[in-house]
Amino acid sequence: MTLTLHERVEDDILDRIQTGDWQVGDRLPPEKDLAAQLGISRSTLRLAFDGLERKGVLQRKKRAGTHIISNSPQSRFQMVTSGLREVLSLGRDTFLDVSQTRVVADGEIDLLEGLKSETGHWLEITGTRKIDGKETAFNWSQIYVTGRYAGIEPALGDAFSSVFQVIEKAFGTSVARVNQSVLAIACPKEAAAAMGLRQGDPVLQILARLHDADDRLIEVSSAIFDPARFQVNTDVRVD
Amino acid sequence: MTLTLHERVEDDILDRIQTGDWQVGDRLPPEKDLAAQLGISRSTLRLAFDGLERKGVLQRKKRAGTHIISNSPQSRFQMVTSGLREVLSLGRDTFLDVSQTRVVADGEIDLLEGLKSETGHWLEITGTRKIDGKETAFNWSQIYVTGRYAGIEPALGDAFSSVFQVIEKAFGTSVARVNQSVLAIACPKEAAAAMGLRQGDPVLQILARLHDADDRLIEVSSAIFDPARFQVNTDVRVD
DNA sequence: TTGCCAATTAAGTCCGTACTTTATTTTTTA
DNA sequence: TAAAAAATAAAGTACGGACTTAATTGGCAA
Repeated sequence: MTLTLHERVEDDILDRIQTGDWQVGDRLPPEKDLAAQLGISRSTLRLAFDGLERKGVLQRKKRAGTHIISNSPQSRFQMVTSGLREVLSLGRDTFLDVSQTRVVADGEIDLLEGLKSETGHWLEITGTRKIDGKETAFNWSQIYVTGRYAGIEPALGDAFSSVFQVIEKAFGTSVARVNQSVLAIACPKEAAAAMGLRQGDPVLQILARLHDADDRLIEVSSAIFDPARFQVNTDVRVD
Repeated sequence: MTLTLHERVEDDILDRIQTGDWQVGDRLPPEKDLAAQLGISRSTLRLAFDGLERKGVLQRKKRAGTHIISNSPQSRFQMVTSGLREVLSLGRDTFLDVSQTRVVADGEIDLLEGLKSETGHWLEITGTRKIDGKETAFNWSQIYVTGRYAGIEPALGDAFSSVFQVIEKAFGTSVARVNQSVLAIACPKEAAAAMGLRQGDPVLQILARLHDADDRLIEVSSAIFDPARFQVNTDVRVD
């Protein structure tokens, strides 16, 4: 259990932060200087910084320096998935059948409460998903795309499995962050009709917000699932 | 968008794997040799290996070498949480009120179908969770602890927020992997009574399995939540 | 055979140096 | 005064060498 030098340095730095010697928000001395102060090589200090950056304690930027952004190291939890589709709980071979698209304005839709599109309007896409071959849908979705990406509408005629993939293909924008909530609700009328359920049956609702690398909203979606044929499964490992 | 050397090396190695030049399962040449072959320094090769290891393509072990474990790099998704409590969707200040404990045998409980405890039996813990101050519970849980940890029973008298924390404290075992499923179900009778709901109301059920560092099962739990007062929220970032 | 011990090998750690990239900051120019 | 250009500083990339650690392999003894 003896720690390596860079691990001890990591602990040392963390200790100085937790004792208040260094404060959250502070900039650390330049790597060169700090390494000299600590009597270690810059490479070793960088290994320690790597660790603290992974744990969400430090943030590094060229020229701007290394800043303390938290005093509590987070043991990181990693989702074990093979991609965004799995994060969004989409099967491998499902396709979205679009039944309707229309343009809506800011404030018109409850789900978009408090959100603003740069253009003031959103493209609403309504559709269902079926398991390959089966007749009845297991999912009914409404997706709202910000005005910036409304140009994808013509591409929605082709087969595709998710709207963000169409956006990714057309604009080259990739998803960098996903926030999603899973709720149990009584099935609304329209979704019940599309999935062969009765209104009021318990169903899963997944609300998702997809953001790009600059944390700008790409799309907001509400997906309703037949619980008999669908469940959200996550596998998480401590880093 | 010009790539750095170690990124190009990363792509190069991945390419060789994907073209079948190197196969999944193969051992790569020693770092020293491969670096010489590629005409780069060992440090640079190690940076490339770091990347491929993070993406789940390579696995390194001292003395045993570097092995190819996958041909498809996974962009990794990281849950943005501050700890296991959040992964398990537990609030910060909730406590489990234990209403009953008993010992059950392998095969006796549907939820444990196909699972085996080393001792052949499990400790069943049934309880509810309340939001600080409120009267009615928002959660009704059943937790099954493997025989190995059944010794925690006396400690369940004290206030605690989750069973795994009691185990962690008593045995020093920490959770390394969590697998959980979220379902929408019609509320069962016993849970409905505990939470002030009606039988059949839509509720969220979270099934979780906690494993230790050796991937041995620690506990299995089923938690039922009142959807009006609870939803699962996850924030995920691409690594 | 079986079990232990020693040798070996391949990854891990650490050092020091040099050059590159990229945000800032400062200076110059219009 | 504002925009553009130059200087600068700090992290990023890359090299190469030396030593450490820990699995595995192989040899030797019981």
